[in-house]
Amino acid sequence: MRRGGVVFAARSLRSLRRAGVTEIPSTYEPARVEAQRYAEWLAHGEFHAVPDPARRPYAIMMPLPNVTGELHMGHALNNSLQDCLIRWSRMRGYNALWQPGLDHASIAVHVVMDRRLAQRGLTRFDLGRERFLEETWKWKEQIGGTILGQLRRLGCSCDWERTTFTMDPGYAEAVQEAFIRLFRKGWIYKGKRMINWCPKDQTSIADLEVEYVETPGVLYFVRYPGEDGGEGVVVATQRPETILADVAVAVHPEDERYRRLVGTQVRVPIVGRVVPVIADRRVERGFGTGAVKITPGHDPLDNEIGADHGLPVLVCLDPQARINDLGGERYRGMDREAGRKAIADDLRAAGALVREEAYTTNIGRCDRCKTVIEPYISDQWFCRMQDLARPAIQAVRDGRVRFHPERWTNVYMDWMERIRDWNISRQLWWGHRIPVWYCPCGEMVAGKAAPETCPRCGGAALTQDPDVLDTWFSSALWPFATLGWPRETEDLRYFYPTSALVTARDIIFLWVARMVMFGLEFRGEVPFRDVYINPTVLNIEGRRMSKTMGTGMDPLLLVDRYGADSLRFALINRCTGEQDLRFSEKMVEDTRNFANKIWNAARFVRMNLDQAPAPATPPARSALGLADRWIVSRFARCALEVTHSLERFEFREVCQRLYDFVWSEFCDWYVEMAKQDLREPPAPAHAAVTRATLGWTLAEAMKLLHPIMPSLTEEIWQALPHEGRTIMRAPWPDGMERWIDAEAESQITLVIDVIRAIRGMRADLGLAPGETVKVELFAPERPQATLEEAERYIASLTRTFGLAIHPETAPRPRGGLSSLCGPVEITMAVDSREAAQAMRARLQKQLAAVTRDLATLEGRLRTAEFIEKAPAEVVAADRRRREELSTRRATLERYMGGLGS
RNA sequence: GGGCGCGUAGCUCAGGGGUCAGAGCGCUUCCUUGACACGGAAGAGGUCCGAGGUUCAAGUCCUCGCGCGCCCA
Repeated sequence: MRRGGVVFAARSLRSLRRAGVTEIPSTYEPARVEAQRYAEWLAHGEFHAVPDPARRPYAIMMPLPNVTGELHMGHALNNSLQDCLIRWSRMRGYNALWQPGLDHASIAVHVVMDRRLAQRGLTRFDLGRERFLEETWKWKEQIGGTILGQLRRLGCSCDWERTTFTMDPGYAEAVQEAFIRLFRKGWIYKGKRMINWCPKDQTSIADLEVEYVETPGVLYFVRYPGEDGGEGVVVATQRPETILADVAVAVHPEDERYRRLVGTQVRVPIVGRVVPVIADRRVERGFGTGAVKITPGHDPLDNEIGADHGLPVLVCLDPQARINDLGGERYRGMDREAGRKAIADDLRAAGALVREEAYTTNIGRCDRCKTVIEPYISDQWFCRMQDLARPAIQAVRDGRVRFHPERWTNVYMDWMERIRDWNISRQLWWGHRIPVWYCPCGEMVAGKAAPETCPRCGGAALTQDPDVLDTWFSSALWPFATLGWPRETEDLRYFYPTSALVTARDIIFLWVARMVMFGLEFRGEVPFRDVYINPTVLNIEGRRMSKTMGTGMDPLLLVDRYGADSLRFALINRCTGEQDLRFSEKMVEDTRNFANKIWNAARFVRMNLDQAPAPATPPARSALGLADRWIVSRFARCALEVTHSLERFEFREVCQRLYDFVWSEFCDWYVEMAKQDLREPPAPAHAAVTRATLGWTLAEAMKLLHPIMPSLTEEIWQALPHEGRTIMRAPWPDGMERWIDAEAESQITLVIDVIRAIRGMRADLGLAPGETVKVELFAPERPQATLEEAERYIASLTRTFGLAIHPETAPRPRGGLSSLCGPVEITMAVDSREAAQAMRARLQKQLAAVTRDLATLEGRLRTAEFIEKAPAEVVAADRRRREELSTRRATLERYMGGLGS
C-alpha cells in the first residue's frame, strides 16, 4: 500500500485510520470550495430557469444595481437574502427564477462621466450629445456593472443568461411602449411648472430625489419702504439675492400688525421695483417678522401664492444658477452665493438691512451630487399619478401585495394616498429619450420611431424631444419588461406575477410603489406577492456605512478572509424585525468558526462511515436507539421550525435554530453519545444504525442550511451518502412531523441534565478531567429506566466508573456527597474535608434559590384574589410546583445535615 | 409639525400577560481527551430607560416623560 511514496503496510490499523482522517484537512477552506462549487453549478446550468407548466413557478426580480455600482454591505445582505429564498424554493420543487440585471442610472452615470471629463478639462457640452453617448457606452462596456461579477463571489444563483440592462434594445422598446400608452391615455403631459433643478447636473429631478439637510444659514431682515413715503415693512428672507425677482410682499390676513398695509405698495430696495402688499393665509405669522417677500420664480410656495393673486413670474437666475440680466451690470453672472453676499452688502450699505440672525433650516440638495437644488420653472413632462395610485393602494389593502415586516405597509400607504404628479423628464443624455416628435407647425407626435411626415401639416422637419426619462420610469417596468413585455411571451405568462421582492426601505416609494402601479396598469396584475424590507446594515457604533465617511466595510474583503458562506450567515442571522442591523467583522469570524465546527463534525462522520450504504431515510424506527431517536426527533423539529420561519421571512430565527441544532444538539450531544455507541455498541448491529443516523441527520441538516451557506453544505453533502447530482436540487426536508418523538426528547433531556449535574459536582470538587469517581443515582421507576438505558452515555460523558442506578427507595450509601437533579438523586463517593466544603457551598446556593422561589409561590397561593381569579390550571400548576419545591427543599436540607458542619 | 421604530447581561440581540429573566460573543477557572483550541467542560454576570396606571399577575398591555435612530412635510 503506497501513497505519496510512503509505505503504510507496516502500520497498525489504528494509525491507518488516523492517516485516513488527516487526508481531510481539519480546517475548512472556503476559498477553494466556493470557487470550485460555483464553477460546477454554472457548468451544469443549475441557475437557469425556463417555463415548465408541470412545475410551479417562483420568481424574484433582483433590485437592479446601478451600472456604476460596486458591492457594498447593503448589496451583500440584500442579495444573500434573495439567494436564500431562491435556493430554498428550488429545493422545495419550485421552478425558481432569479432575474439579475443592471440599471443604466442616468444621473449616476452622468456624475461619473462628468468627473472623468473634468479631468480632461471638459464638460459634456464640449463633447456634444453624440460623442458623450459614445464615450459613455465605452465606459459602460469596460467598467460598468462590476457588481454582477461580485455577486458571483457571494454565491448568488442568479440566472445569468437572462441578465438584462435597462438600455438593451428590447427593454428600451418596452419603455417607449409604456410611455406611449400613458401619453395616449392622457396620463403623461407636458407643462411649464416649478420643479427641482440641479444647477450642476443641469437637469430637473423628482421630489423624492431631493435630500433635505439641516444647514445653518442667515436670516436677513430687509426693509421695503412704503411707496407713499411711509416706513413700509420689514421682511425676513434667507435668500436676499432673489429680491431681484420679487413681485410682492405678503402677510397673513389676520395679522393685526400689518392689516393697514395690505393693499398698499412698497418699493423693493436696491431694485426699485414697486410691488403690492398682499394678504394670504399661507403666510406663517411666526416666521421672521410675519411679512415675507414673494418671488414666484424661485420658491414653490411663492409660486402658488403668486398664481392665486395673478402676480407675474420673474426669474433672476439662469440654468447654472447665476444671476441673469435681471441683475443688471452690477450682479449679472454672479452665482447664487456670490450674489447673496453682494446684495446683502449693498442692502447693508443702503441701510435697508435691519438685522441679521443665525438661522438653521432644511436645505434641499441633489441626491446624487449634493448641489443645492434650485426651485426653477421649466418645461417638463409629468405623469399623472392619481389614477395609477388608486388600484395600487387597493392591491395592498386587499393583501395581494404584502409587506414584511408588516408595518412598512403604512409607509407605502401614507405616501400613495398623498401622491403628487411625477416629473419624469430629465435634461440629460444617457437614458431613454422621450419618444415624442415635434413639427414646426406645433404638432406633437408620440411613437417608437420618428414619423416620416407630420400627421397634421405633412411637413417632414420633425425633431425629437431632447430629454430623457427619469431612470425610475424604466425600472418601474422591471418585473415584466425583463420577461419580454410588451410581447406576450411564454416567460411573461409563466413567471409573472413574481413571488417575492427583497429590497431596502429607502426605495419603497421610488421603486416598489411604482412597480406596483405600472404592473397593475400594464399587466392588470401585481408584480409580486411579498415584499421583504431588509434592514439597513450599520457599523457597530450604529452609524450608516459610507465610503466617504470611512465607515464602510468591503464585503469582498470579508469573503476573502472568512468565505462567502460565513458572510451570508452572519448577515442573515442579524435580520430581525428591526429597521437596522449593527454589524462587525467579529460576527463573520464567529460564523467562520461555526462553519469550521460543521466541517469537523462532517469530518468525524465521514471517518466513521466507512462503506455504509446510502440511505434516503433514517434507518427503521424500530432499530433506533434512544440517542438516535432523540436526534432524529430534534432534527424533525428543527426542519419544521426553519421552514415555518422562512415562510414568514423570519431570517434570524432560521439561523439561530440551525446554529443551535448543529452545534448544541448534534455536535455537543448526539456525536458524543454516538462515539460511545461506535466504541462499544450495545448490540452488534447497533454501530451500523448509529453510522446511518449520523450520516442521514448531517446530510439532512446540510439541506436546511444550504440556502444560507450554499458551498459548505454542497461540499459536505457530496461527501456523505446522498441521492442526486447536487444539494441545490435535493428535496427540502418536508413533512417531518412523523419523526417527532416526544418520549425520546424528554428522556434525553433528563439524561443531559444528569450529566450536567454530575459534571457540575465534579467541577465543584476540583476533580481533574482524568480522575474517575464512583457515582450512584437514585430515581423513581420511569426515570430509573431511562437512566439505565442511557447508562453508557452518562458514564462516558462524566468519566464515571462503576455508575450504579438504584430505585429511589434503595438505601443511600454512608458518606459521600449528594446532589439533586429533578427527580434524580446523585451521590458521589468522595470523602474529604475540601470536597464537603465545596459541596456545602453548592447546596447552600441551591437551597437559597429553592427557598426564594418557594416564598414567592406561597405568597401568591395565599392571595385570595389569585385563587379566585386566575385560571384553574395556573393555580393547579403553582400548587404542584409548591409540592415539588418543598420536597426538594427537604432533600437539600437532609444533604446539608449529612455533611455535618 | 406628523409618522414609524428602538432603549433587556460588558457588546449584538431574542422574549409581546402566568418556570421568564434568555442566546451568541466577551469575561473567569480548568482541559492539547482520536471531529474540531476557529475546540471542550464548568462558572460569574441584568432595578428588563424612568414615573404612573390597568390586572389576581407586567420586560410583556396603557399613559406620560427621558434618550436614540429613520422617514414624510
